[in-house]
Amino acid sequence: MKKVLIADDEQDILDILQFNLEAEGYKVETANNGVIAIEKAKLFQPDLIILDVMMPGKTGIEVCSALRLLPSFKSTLIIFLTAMSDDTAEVRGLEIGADDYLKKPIRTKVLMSKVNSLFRRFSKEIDHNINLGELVINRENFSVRYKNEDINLARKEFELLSLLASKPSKVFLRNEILNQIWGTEVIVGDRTIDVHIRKIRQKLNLDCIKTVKGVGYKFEL
Amino acid sequence: MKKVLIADDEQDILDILQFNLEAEGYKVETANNGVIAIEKAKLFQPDLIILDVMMPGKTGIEVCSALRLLPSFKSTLIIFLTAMSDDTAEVRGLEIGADDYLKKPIRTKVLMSKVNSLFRRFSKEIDHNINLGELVINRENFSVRYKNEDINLARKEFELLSLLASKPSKVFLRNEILNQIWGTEVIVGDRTIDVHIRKIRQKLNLDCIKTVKGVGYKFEL
DNA sequence: TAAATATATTATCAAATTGTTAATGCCACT
DNA sequence: AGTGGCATTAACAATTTGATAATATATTTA
Repeated sequence: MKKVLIADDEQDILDILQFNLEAEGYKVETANNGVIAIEKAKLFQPDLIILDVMMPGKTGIEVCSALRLLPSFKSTLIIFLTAMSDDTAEVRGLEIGADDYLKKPIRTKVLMSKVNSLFRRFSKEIDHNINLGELVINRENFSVRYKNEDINLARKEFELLSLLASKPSKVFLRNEILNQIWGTEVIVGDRTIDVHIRKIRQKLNLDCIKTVKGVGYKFEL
Repeated sequence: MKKVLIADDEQDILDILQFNLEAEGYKVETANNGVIAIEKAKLFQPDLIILDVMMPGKTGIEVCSALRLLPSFKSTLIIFLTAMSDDTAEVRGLEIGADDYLKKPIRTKVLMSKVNSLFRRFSKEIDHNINLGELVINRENFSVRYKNEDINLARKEFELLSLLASKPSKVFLRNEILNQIWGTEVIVGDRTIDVHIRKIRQKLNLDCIKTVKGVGYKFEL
């Protein structure tokens, strides 16, 4: 189920959007100012954030640029709600990296179709990102970042890590790993997995892959 | 049958929710304040807890964080009922690890669909877990926790414990155990089981495996 | 109560499993 | 042809494990 965070200072708008989004099967959180929006975003890790530009305290634009600094929000979808006339907002929003705009007053149907189509368009990317606090794995770029540093993993290493990290603390049996990464056709030696695990542990320099002897490996922070 | 605990200080709400949940086939217990909620939760070991945030004495949030400290409530589903406007409650709830929210006034249908979908989503996890008060056995993670401490069991030990614990107070014959864990092909000596039992008892440091002389073993807390 | 039976405990050893390092072959790119 | 990175493997080290034998203790039976 996709998660959406809405931030707006008008309760009416929050209610209407929440109602409609939940009716479409999204999980919704709301915030009525920018500070709460940031807090909730960190906790809730939404797939989409709908931000009113004009909010007391922190504007939507400030919220957006604050979030974009965090690795886990690099690829979160963001939609701005702007007053009809406000052009500067649009320009600045673009610079920061908004994914879409909506001018008030909001036509619910328009919003819903934008939301749905954004998810349709980007659902692959969203599904392919794994976000674990300081560790961010991006399947599109084949990139791994830990504490804001890029870690260079070879292909098999990357596949292995992202398999394990896709379900933290689930133990993957050696066979499961072989099937997922090497397929059923290819047959590789006994020590192959270990060697890759070793390299990941070395490069990440972080004790996140635990051995479960006689069973397999699991990812745990 | 899934078990639900509802805590709210308004009797009306308790009645309505209980009626509806029971109609859907859930087993329901109620509590009209936070202290009772915690007591009942320990006894009843519900799969889902619905907590009103505003209760005299202990708030729902306090109840939640108190319970989350106990190992057997680490993965219990928790839904908060909040007043329409209360944002701080939401943020704090998220931090503590609520699974969903509901704003008052409650629409019964909305609640019921949330409850059902939560169970659909998490039923696998619930099934993978054996939850016995302070002892939690997770088959997916191959992990055993007792009093919030991870206990490291070897493979055979783990299999043996989770076999016995899967049906508390059922007596497993020695033959039954051999068949389940070693299979019918392998033949092992007479004392093998005892030695494994010994190791489990030692590592767990808890008298939960009883010997039934001349018959077998059983798990009992 | 003594003998018979069943289980507990301990230490020991072989087998199984995983970790580590370096070497090999492969491929892409120059 | 030469270089460098990658996947794999071989060879060996280190570790964990499971099973058993030997012995002690407990429980039942005669």
